[in-house]
Amino acid sequence: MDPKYSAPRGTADLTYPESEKTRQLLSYAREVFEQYGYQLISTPVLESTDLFVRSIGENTDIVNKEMYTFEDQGGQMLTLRPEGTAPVIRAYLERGLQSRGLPQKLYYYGPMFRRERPQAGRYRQFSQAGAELIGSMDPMADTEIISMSADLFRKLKLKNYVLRINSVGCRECRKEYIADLKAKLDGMVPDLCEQCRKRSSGNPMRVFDCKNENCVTVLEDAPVISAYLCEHCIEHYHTVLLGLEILGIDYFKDDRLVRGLDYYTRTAFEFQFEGLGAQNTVSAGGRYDHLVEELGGTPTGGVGFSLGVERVLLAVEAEEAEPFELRGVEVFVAGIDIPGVEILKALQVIRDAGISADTDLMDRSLKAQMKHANRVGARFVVIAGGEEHQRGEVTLRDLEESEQWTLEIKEALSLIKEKKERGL
RNA sequence: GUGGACGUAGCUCAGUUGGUUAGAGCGCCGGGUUGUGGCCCCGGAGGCCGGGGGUUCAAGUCCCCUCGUUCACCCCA
Repeated sequence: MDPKYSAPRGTADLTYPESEKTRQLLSYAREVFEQYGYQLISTPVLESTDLFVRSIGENTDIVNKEMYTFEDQGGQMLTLRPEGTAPVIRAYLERGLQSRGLPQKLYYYGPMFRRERPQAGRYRQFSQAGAELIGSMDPMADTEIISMSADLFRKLKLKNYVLRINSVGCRECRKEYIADLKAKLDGMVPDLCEQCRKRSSGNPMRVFDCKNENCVTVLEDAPVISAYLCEHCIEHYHTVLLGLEILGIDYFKDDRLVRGLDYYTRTAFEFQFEGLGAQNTVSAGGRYDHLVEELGGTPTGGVGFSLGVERVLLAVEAEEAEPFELRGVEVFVAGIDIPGVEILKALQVIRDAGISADTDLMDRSLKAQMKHANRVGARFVVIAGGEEHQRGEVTLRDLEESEQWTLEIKEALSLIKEKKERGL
């Protein structure tokens, strides 16, 4: 098989049942967001390139090598959004949402794009659902943001995850830390991998992301941000953690957790799952107290997170959680020696009664129609035609229980409804 | 961008030291009941063996290139 056209690398076609699972996952996510009082915001898939350069950071991998950027016919530099926070903040500022009162609680979902080599749990086009809480400096806001992921995972019956959390400090306390870290790293240069040498000058905290065994060992001696946190940051962090404890959310304090985007301050967190392969972070986020300002607004704090839809689905698969309901049509109408218009009428009556109905459009034998009904997952078959039709009746067959009745269609409908209601 | 693995029917895969018309299971279509599914039986459709080049009397099988998939690194959801 060699199709003429294929989907671009790292993109996918979602077909049933994955398409349906995705839809249900998003509906669970929406439930959670709305329970917390968040409102949907929808922003363009395209943004001007410098929005991302400015917010994510010039020397991050996302900006350096992963963005789908192009110049349009009018000479504008545009980028397919690689993440969701910056666009939401841009919209917040552009639409003057602060005038509706603070905090603004917004959620979003949709496709994101990063040009990386695909692997398990990583695609060039992927979906994220996320939320932003803009305007609050309260540690309870951080806790709330974290708690939404935990709630969603509970709805999805997921258990095998760990919440890793850290405080990366504010501008003030980070200053001193970075200076010390840099000094320490300079002394370690011969022992570090090439990548870490680069990082130590550009973005020193990211050395803690290194998986190189040697670096990990050497870095055990490196200073850690927690020792440098200022009073305010410590108090904030403790209050966030206290909130998690009160909500019964287990966490693991990880001194070395660093996020890849430059805009994070104070709280940073990740939910990691088992059994997903190398890409095991399913949901992540943190506080960004300078981002609004950075993008041209007045100083305004914020917290947010986003979760990878495909990764959540992988986790559901790995845990065999089965939180989704996959069902077919309720009634299949099979016809024998009966004009198509009669079938149409029957279908309409059934559908008007609020019951989903399908029929054979392939001119098949009754046997083949029954087989098809079974395959599409129909619980009931209404057989229309033949002698019953002369008497104004149909045969209703319950495929699950293998019993059938001959009766008027109205009676058939009430029988179906009755069985549905009683959960039979 | 780097490295490994793999590319044979819609799907999962067999194809012996290269040897004549390329197979199985599942799925699909039809039949076994001139009006009845799921199990069983029978039949059928469906493959330029990813593409190109080379070695050979002979290539799905060996070599090279290329495209694609996949896993991992980097990084991230």
